[in-house]
Amino acid sequence: MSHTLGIRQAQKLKTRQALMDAALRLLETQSLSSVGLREVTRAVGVAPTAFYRHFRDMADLGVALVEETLGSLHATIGEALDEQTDEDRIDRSVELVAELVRAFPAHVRFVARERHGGVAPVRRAIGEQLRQFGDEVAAAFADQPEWAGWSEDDLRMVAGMYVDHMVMTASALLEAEDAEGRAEVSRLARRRLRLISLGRRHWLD
Amino acid sequence: MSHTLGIRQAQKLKTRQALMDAALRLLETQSLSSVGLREVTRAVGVAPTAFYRHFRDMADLGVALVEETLGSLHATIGEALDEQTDEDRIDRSVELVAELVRAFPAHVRFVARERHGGVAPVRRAIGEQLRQFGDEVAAAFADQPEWAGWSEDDLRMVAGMYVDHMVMTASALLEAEDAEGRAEVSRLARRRLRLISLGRRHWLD
DNA sequence: TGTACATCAGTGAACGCGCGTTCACTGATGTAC
DNA sequence: TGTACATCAGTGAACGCGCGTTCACTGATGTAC
Repeated sequence: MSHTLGIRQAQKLKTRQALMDAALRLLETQSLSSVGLREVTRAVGVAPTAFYRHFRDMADLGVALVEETLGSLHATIGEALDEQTDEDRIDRSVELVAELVRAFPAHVRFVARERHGGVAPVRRAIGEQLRQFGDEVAAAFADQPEWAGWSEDDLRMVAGMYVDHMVMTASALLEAEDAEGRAEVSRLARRRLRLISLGRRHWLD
Repeated sequence: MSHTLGIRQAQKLKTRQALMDAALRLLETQSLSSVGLREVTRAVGVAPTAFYRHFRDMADLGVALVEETLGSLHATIGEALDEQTDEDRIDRSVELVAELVRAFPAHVRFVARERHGGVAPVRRAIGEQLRQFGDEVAAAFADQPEWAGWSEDDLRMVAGMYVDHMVMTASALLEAEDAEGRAEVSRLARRRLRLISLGRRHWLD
């Protein structure tokens, strides 16, 4: 017996997703605090009041967008860290970020914009996700022999640097004007990570 | 013969500054794109139409705020770089950022928020200032013997890392809840800079 | 110093507009028997 | 399978409100002589 959603529930989810997609499109050129509920429902083609069947307000929708953008990324992170050498880990990480930006530019732009934006619940949701990424990277490091002798605190510091650099890279990739610009950003990101990698290899000297 | 501003021009400047100050206060809890011109003039106590004597629109006022926040910082940067050892440069830089955040929290929050915000002219103005900071740091490095043998490109990369880390530190200081939290952020920032410093010392190995 | 005119920062009324939210509703879908 | 009732996603009218912008204005300040 397969678990099929009822017609009603399926339709509701479809409308909800349409609202989120429409908001995301509007958010490419504005920030969340200036996008209106009526603007979103108009773009979808439903009555303004339908909005309330799905979200309490725009901040609520924003938090859902954060989850949609970053929630599925936790698995992806482990992938990059599985590589065997620093060089490979760096290349793979930057590739993953570039791929993410290529596939979901509007999602990434939204997160970059609202990370320090004017809507507190959304800011908090993004901060929480990034903090969790940091934890996951630190935990992955802790299992590897090359990090033997590192304090928990120092591990977390370096993990945080990696996460922050990935976010910066994503944001820089969005700002790049063309394919050439994006290649340059990727190249720069790899060199920065290489410098960090050099530093951490001499950290315990 | 001292150059005194006429009464009229002095009063105009005073109103202009009052508008900028009021906007800054409103911007602590919202982003620029959601602060209205009427809201700002109401806070100052002038008619909404007076706004147009000073700024074309809120984006125009935002650009003026960017200049006010970052324009005077170019001199300060050189100061930190004048220190003789890496350790001293790191301590001095982090102190300067902490002092900036302490003295002008609203200005710093505004720049952090609008750096990737929804108002394009303001975003561009901030990006331009940060790019210039990077240039200045790179130029200061180029004069010092310890950077002998570095390519222009690599100098710019490291300079950019320093600038980005300073911006991240400022933003993290704002998010810290109390004096203890801020001390922890400063400590973390110094360790990160030390790691970068370690990396750059082995870059040419 | 005094006078006559020009400038222009700030005013206040008026405008049309889109906003978020409320409410009672409709009609397709779901459920119990 | 058929019927009778319950649920609830989406509707559409209505509301009060604050917005950005226009316009002709006022009166203090500035300037020319």
